Parts: sequence; C-alpha cells; structure tokens
Amino acid sequence: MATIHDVAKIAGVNSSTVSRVINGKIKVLEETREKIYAAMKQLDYHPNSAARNLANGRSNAIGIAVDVSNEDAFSNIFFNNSLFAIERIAQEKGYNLILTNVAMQTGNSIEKLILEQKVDGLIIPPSVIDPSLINIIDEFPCVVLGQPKKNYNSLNWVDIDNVQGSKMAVKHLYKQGYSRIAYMCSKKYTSFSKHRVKGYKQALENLQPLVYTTDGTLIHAKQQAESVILSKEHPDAFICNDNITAFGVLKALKEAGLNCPNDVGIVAFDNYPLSEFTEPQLTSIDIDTSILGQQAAELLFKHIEYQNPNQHIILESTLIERESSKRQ
Amino acid sequence: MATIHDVAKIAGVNSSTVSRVINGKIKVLEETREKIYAAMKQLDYHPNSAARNLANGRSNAIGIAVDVSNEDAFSNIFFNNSLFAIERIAQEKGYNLILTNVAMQTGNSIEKLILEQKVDGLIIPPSVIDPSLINIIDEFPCVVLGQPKKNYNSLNWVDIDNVQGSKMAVKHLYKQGYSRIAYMCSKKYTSFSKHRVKGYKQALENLQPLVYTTDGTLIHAKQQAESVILSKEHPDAFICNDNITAFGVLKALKEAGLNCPNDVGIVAFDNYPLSEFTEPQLTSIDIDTSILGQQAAELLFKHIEYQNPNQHIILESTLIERESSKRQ
DNA sequence: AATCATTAGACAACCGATTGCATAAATAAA
DNA sequence: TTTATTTATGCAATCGGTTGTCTAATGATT
Repeated sequence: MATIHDVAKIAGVNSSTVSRVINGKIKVLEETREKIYAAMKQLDYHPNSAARNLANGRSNAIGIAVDVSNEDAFSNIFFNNSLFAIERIAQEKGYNLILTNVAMQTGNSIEKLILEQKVDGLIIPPSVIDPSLINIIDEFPCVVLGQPKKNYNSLNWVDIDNVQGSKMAVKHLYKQGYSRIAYMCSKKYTSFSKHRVKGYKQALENLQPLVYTTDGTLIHAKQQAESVILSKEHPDAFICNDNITAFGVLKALKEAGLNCPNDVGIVAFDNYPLSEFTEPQLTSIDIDTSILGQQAAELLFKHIEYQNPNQHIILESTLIERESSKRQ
Repeated sequence: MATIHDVAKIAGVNSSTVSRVINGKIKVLEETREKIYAAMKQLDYHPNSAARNLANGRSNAIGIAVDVSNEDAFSNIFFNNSLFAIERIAQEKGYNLILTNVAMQTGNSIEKLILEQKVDGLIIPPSVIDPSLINIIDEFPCVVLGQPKKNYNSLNWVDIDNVQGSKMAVKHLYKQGYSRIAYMCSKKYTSFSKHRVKGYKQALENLQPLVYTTDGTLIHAKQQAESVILSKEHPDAFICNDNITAFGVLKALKEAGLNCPNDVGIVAFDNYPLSEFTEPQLTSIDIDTSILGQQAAELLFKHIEYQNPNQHIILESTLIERESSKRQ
C-alpha cells in the first residue's frame, strides 16, 4: 500500500505538505495541490488509520456495549432502532462503531476499549456500571442508555420516561373501568423494568401492587398468567413489560376462556408492528428507541467534540389506545 | 497514560524487553519479569492499540457490514442471532467488531475499512458486492453472509439452503393435500428470497407458480393476501417468506372468513417464538441464524489466521410441523 | 533601496509500539 | 585457560502519519 511518503515523492514535495493538504490545514499553490492530488490518485493512496490514530491521539471510533446473554433479539432494545440510529450518526461524524457484548466477556472489554485507547467515546447500558468502571471512565466521554442508579447520576444518560409510561397505563386502565391491575414484568434486573414497576406502584396509590416476573419468554409469561388468573380474585388488567409478555398473557387468557378486553384488559410496553395484529389489538406504550439512540449519540458527540454536557434526557412515551383495554 | 517506555524506565530495562515480555516472545529472568510486571501494575499500563496496530500491520478488528435502510429489526436477519454469534467469536479471538450499515452510506465505507486498514477481515451481505468492491477485496479475508451471484462465487460464503427449504415446504403442503400453492415474497431483492422462490418453482414442477411480493410490512402482506384470496380459484396454501408476512396473510384469511389450515394452509420461513403463539400455530422452516453467523466468523478467521479457505457452506434448514398446514 | 511581513513548503521530532541485530555476561567445551 | 556457545537484554530503526519550527522566496511599506 502506498504511504504518504510515496505520494510526496511523486508529487515532488515533502510528506508534511501532503499531510497538511489532506487535512486542509494549510494554503498551498494551486499547482502543488494538483500535483499532490494527482499523485494520490495515481497511487490510489489511502491514509493508514493506525498511523493517523497514533499521531493524533484519537481513534475515530465509538464503542457501544450491550449486555445480552440471550440471543433473542426481540427482547433486546439495543438491537433494534437504537443501534441503527447510533450507527447512522457515528457514520455521519466519520466515526466507526465498535460493538461489544459484555455479557459473554472473556476480559472486561469496556475497560480495555478505554484504556487501550480504541474508542473516543462509549455508549453503555446501566447494567455494566460499577465503581471500578466509574473510576476509569472519570471524564471519558460516555453516555448511558437508560437511567443508571442514583449514585452514578453524574454520568450522562438518556432514557425513556418509564415511570410516566406506567402511570399513563394505570390511569388509562382505571378510566376504562379496570380496578385490579397487575404488572407482568419480564426481566427483573434491567433499569427499564425497575422504573416501570416503580411508576406502576406510584400510580396505584394505596392499592396493593401485584407484580409478577418472568424470564422474558413468551412461554413463561403465559405460564405466569395462567397461575394468576386461576384465583377467583384475579386481576382484571395486566400491564405487560413488553410485547412478548403481552402475547403470552393474551394466550393464557384465551385458553382460560377469559375475554380480553371485557374480562381482563391489557396494556403493553413496546409497540411492535405485531401489536396491531393480535386479537384484540394491543393498547401499547410506544417508546421511540430510534430517538433514544439518536439522542444518546448526539450527547456523546457533544462530549467528544466539545465538553461534558452533563445532561440527562428523558423521553416521553405515548399511549396508543387499541382494543385490548377498551371494554365493550 | 503510561507508555511502554515509562514501564521500562521504572523496571530498569529497555522498552524492547518490556514488549517481548508482554508478547511472550522471549525468555527473561524471573527477576526481570517480575520487575516489569510490577512496573506495569504500578503505572496501570495498557498498550496503546494504535501504536500496536501500526507496528505490526494489523488492526485486530473485523468489520461487519449490513445493508438495511429500514429500521425494522424484525425483518433483518443480521441483527439477531447472527450478529451475536459473530461478536462472540470475535471476542474469543481478541478481535473487535466494527459495525457499519452500507445502506445509509456517506462514503463507501466497506472500501474505506479495507483501504485504510481498519479491519483485518470482513463479513458482508451479498447485496453490497459489485465489481469495484471485488477488485479491492481480491485476497482480503472476507466472508459473504448469504450466497452471492454466480460470478462472485469465488468468495467464501455461508448460506442457508433456501432452495431446499422451499422444496420441503412445497412437498409438505402437497402431502397435506394442498394443491394450489402460492409464494408470498416479502423482499424482492435479497438473495434469500431469490433462492426461496427458485426452490419453490422447482418443486412445483410443471404447475404454474404464483409469486406475490410485498414491501416487507405486515400490512402490505395482508393487503396482498386479501387481493389474492378474493378470486374464486385462489391458492389453497401460502409459503411465506418470513413470519411477519405469514402474520399478515393469516390476518387476511381470518377477516375473509377463511379457515387456516382447513381452507388455506401456510408454511412460513423463520421460526420466531411467536410462530407458536398464533392461531393456528405456524408450520415453519427453521433457519438457525446463530449457526449461520458462527460459521461465517469461523471461516473468516481461518482466512485471517491461516489462508483463504475457499469454502462455501450451506446449512440445512428443518421443517417444523405445526397447525397451519395440517387439515383436520 | 532597505526593512519588515507574509507565504509556501521543508526538516525533523514525535506518537507508542515491534523487531532485527548487536553485545555483554554466563556457561560449556576443548 | 582459552575459545565457542548460549542466554538475557539493549540499541536503534521502523511502522505511517502529524506538527512545531525554520528557511527561502515573494510582496508590502516607507
């Protein structure tokens, strides 16, 4: 591969001049510029990124960490619109995107990405944050995709307003005449679920909360629902942590001979195309994960290019009323 | 950040010795080794990856290109198990994974990844291959995720046996007593669809093929199906290019008052958890995209670490019989 | 015409690793 | 004891860019 020195030789100038021309850091005679471009073309020159990174101390890459032990893409918010949005913005900025899954770690690669200077910034899920990582991150450009625990609140983060989402769901169900509202939570440990359950409990006010948890699979959601609706005083509405869970609950209701929405109502987080397909169609809390990713990326680049924005962004979610919560 | 020279100074040795100790390329006195490790620890030393890449001419990264203009993660095979599997293997090998979406390209970044030496190998979809890329790839380690066009057949690739999948579907439907089998194709231009349609046509033998295409959305699949089943001589079975399409067709059937499987049978590609949830449960052609990704990654590393394997791998798919193709 | 300012580009150090070669010390062989 | 061999480590070049500083040439100022 041709180097900058080869180009310089052919153009009859010094490599420093070539470098400055490439990076637009100098005024040169039109004639010189043309000779350089001609040489670059002739040699099909492309700057070596490692050399460039070494010289200017940047990697021109951002890292995105995900934490998924389970290959089921449906249940993983990162692997949908967020990731696309982040990739798009990185590309616009001329950055590469390095993807790493911390769940199947052989070393702690987030720390490696920072310490070996492989990335100029990071987008991470709340689940990977711990004191030792915090220690390393310090002022390193970083955005958390989801609200971290309170003691890590000085980090930049972007999140859906999950608390508000749950509250909307509860209020909506109340208004529709449901009174014994349960929460079917699909994944105990994510920050999303935690906040949703929190909002649910707050909105219930003095009533007794009913929270059930599943391992995230449709089957398990169905089983959980089955065991719940057997009792006489079963809930007359479920808020489901995601679409898959809702499908499981719906199926359980059908098999138990209960009508949704008349006997039991459902509101579900996520708003996949499939939620319009079910019978009844699912009332959903729509979270725009594409904007989530976009905001995270923009925050990150603010930090990289300018300074730590020290910002928290909470995105509103909207309730889309469909059939599953509308008694006839 | 501490450099190798800082470590060397503190350990009282030359940086070359530190380098060789780190890379295990030399026998040193136990005493020297200990001094070096102590210094590394003291300074919290981590080698700079750019310098390392520059010096040894490798990037320790592989690139994965995807070609998705549409954010709908459901319809995109890359973003599910394949990507996970690839990431896992890359991590095991100590490589980083650089993700790029060629569909929203501001430059042609696959070529950049190669020419600027940002990656040591590439996994690409068939859609991005063209003569100019071929020209650059030459003997560059590369694996295509999906079978490319015949004239690019010298590339390494991994694919599902889509032709066989369709054939299985047709034969299965015949055996179940269906005779007018249509193919509902969701995305015209992917190599997957092409081979599936091909297999479908071959298995039909002399019968007239009926191929309908959609834009990939559930809604459009439903509309297409509606327009088809109005005619008196409508198909009595559909092979659907993916689960989403099948859901659309199923919905159209229900609304038209046609019973599935008794009036119209369905076999669908993909085997998402949801296919067990529908009523009737979907007979599916299960393709293991996790193994697809794994094989692709393994092939790529063979090329990177050893030599061009010049290999094509075709993975069998299996038909999972459920209710949607079983007349009662 | 003499002086100063500006401009275009060259020189060389530097980024932080790796590695071929050289050398000193230690050990073995004669 | 001298020479040959092995072992442990140092020296310095190199990978391919970037950038601070210097110089020569050109132009402006008085």
